[in-house]
Amino acid sequence: MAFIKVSMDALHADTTLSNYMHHLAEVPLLRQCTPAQRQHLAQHARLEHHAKGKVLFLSGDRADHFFLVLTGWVKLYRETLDGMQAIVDVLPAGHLFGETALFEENVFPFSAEVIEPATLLRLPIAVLSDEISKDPALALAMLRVMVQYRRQQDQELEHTKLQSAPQRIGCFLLRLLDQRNQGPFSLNLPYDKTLIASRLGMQPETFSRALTRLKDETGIRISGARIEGDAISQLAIYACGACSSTFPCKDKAG
Amino acid sequence: MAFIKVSMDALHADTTLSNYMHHLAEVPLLRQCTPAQRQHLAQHARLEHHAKGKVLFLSGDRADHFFLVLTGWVKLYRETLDGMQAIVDVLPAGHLFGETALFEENVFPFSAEVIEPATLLRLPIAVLSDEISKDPALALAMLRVMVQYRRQQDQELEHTKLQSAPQRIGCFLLRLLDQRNQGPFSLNLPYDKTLIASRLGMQPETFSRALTRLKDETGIRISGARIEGDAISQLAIYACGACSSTFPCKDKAG
DNA sequence: GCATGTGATTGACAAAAATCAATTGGGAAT
DNA sequence: ATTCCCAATTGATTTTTGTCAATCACATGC
Repeated sequence: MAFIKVSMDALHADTTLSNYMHHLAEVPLLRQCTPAQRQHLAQHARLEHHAKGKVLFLSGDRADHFFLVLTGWVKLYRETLDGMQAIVDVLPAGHLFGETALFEENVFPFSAEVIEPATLLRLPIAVLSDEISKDPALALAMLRVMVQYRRQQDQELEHTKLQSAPQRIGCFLLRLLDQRNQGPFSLNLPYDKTLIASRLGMQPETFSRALTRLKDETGIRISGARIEGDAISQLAIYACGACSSTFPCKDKAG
Repeated sequence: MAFIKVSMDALHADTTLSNYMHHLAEVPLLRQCTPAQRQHLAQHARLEHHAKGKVLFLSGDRADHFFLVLTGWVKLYRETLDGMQAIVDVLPAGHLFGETALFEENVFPFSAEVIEPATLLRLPIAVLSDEISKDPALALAMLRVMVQYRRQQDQELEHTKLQSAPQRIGCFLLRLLDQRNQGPFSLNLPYDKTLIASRLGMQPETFSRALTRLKDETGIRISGARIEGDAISQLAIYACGACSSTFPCKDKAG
């Protein structure tokens, strides 16, 4: 069974890269680049497909490259001395990771693992470094992304301090939805419940029970990874009271 | 009684500003500026003294200025719909705040209040904005500060998820100390216990009991706001096991 | 079809923290 | 000194979450 995974890990031919060029324009950080800059970055990019479970790098590894998620999901995590795992972030398509190593002695400050089959773009950090110091506009774009990320972290910290477990799940679901829609909704949890639990800072058992309680209190319907409801406001009323942001909030899951 | 506080709020003459010029060189963000740039910033700066309790601005206020803490402590916080308060950060001397409004539609994303009598430097955001777009090196310096801040946030998120209440207090104390020293230590809590509790995401009662437990388990001595112990390692062994950073860690309190 | 492994759920219990209530203690104002 | 106020502590209790163990559900390979 292992050899099947190995074949998934193989690099595809670079000829498929052009299929993904347009993705570069959709990444917040790179949107502000000129087409020429993007072209330059793309010349040094490598496209990779990875199966679930693939460890991309470990905390402390030398960081020569950073990554861009094109499809699938990747988790960033750190491990404590007594063996616990802290999820730093869970990234969907369009997100960048590993780029902060630029400013941290070229060492990754966390480990990264593919959690749903993923297509990644791997780019040399040196190229980004070059472009940034050449172009102040890119540096400003990067600053903007950092500030936004920082705000999201603030928010998350607030959530773990002030929201109950069912509220945190409700908030998580809301961020998976387009909150501008008012009516009925339906979604699939994007990755394992165990991992969502860990992401939200709770045990799988607590997650399971909290989800049941969220169902009872808001009237949403659950079957496996599928979740449906009649109105987004059901969730918002329940979850957003313990949050300092106003609904609809702009944060995305995560 | 009110008029006494009012007198504390008064602006001092700008002539005292030169006394604080050397502080500018000690702020991570500004250290990388040229002396000329710092001089330019300083020309637009105003020095302010504020008493405990002074609210500097509220979340959503228009942000024309940012601040630099020269002495004292300032807390940044947000309030939820159901009336709870989330501490975003607590800042000692040398820290900058409000500068991220630069990238967020010039509105403060949190409120700020002086919690220990403070000397502040107030600077127009426009000046910083100018300098940054003129000088890529300053943008890079700011990026560096942002990345560092982001790391600290990651850390804090991890702590609230994985550490027990007594461990979080132990970690907090460690970050108040110079961890390079090995021997006996002694410190005063820098602000109210109630606020430290809130900062660490727990109730005042929990803080009080957790501090007692920390004392019992590590042998530190407590009288009021004064805390002493025979070896920093007492604390490190107890608190740092549930953390992914290695001791001594570089993070400072906050 | 069946065995197998993993993720998910459920129950019983323990631990941690929040909550409610009462009291203590120390500084500031008078 | 005395009063007042507020931070801090302590006790009793409830709520929440974690832990341990058993079971269930479901996809996969054989």
